[in-house]
Amino acid sequence: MDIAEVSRLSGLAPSALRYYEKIGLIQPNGRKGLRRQYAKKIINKLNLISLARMAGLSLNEIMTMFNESDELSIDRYLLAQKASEIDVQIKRLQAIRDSLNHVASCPQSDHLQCPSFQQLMKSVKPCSP
Amino acid sequence: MDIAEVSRLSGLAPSALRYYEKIGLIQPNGRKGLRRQYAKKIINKLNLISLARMAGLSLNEIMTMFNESDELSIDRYLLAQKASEIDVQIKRLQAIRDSLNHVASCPQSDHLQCPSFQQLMKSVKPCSP
DNA sequence: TTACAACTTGAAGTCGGCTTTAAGTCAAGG
DNA sequence: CCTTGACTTAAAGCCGACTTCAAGTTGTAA
Repeated sequence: MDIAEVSRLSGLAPSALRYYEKIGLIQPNGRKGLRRQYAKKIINKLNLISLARMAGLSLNEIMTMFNESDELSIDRYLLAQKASEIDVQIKRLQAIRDSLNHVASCPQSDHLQCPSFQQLMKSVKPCSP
Repeated sequence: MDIAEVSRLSGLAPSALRYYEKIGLIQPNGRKGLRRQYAKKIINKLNLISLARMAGLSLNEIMTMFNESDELSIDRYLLAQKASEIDVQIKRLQAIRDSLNHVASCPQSDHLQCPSFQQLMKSVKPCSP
């Protein structure tokens, strides 16, 4: 497969694929002339990368997930830890959503003083953006 | 209150407060000499700003939430819409978390092919990072 | 009065994750 | 064989939200 095909199948721009290669995250199988040729299994790897990106992992973190043979050599503990971080994030988002709904429905301009709002803010504050 | 006090109470760096002022998001009450002096209610505004930031709103979006008197002049529809966007985000995060847990617990290297994983990936794909 | 910590400014720098640009190369169809 | 569109490169640019820097000013305690 050439880069356009990989781009189409993975949903990642060719420039992103070249970027991933530059930082050592992926490797083409070889070249035909100058052109990169990829094995099909790269798609799986890219899907996994996308998943990890969406989970909030940085590309550097993601690099530690694969060994030289492109197999997952995951620190499963790290992954489980990430999963629970996401759980925390979910709870924060729920609190934020509730706060937004409160602000949206409370007609007072001083709802900032409203006990329930204050409570929500507290549950949200601990982590910064 | 001077800027250090506001920083302490709001959890925002002085440089961030100056930045917010530069883009027109906040205003000090006045100056003592060169130094900014803030009214206490700025803390409420800053808390609200932090909340909105955590909810994923940009500073530009946040600016539209206040009128000239620093009162919330919210497009409540916009807020409710944001709240439901967050709901979507929560559902995505739940799917991502489930995917991570799957990857972390599935010992096969080809779990990428595993139907349940494929299913999770699908539910996660629609939105890009 | 003097020292000095804490403020002030505008401009430039940082971060990650790409995208864009400009200039060049080349595989493959006609 | 020639064209051409898809690739190639290195380097620069972009985004938002700040932070850092260098140089200057000033409120306040001693």
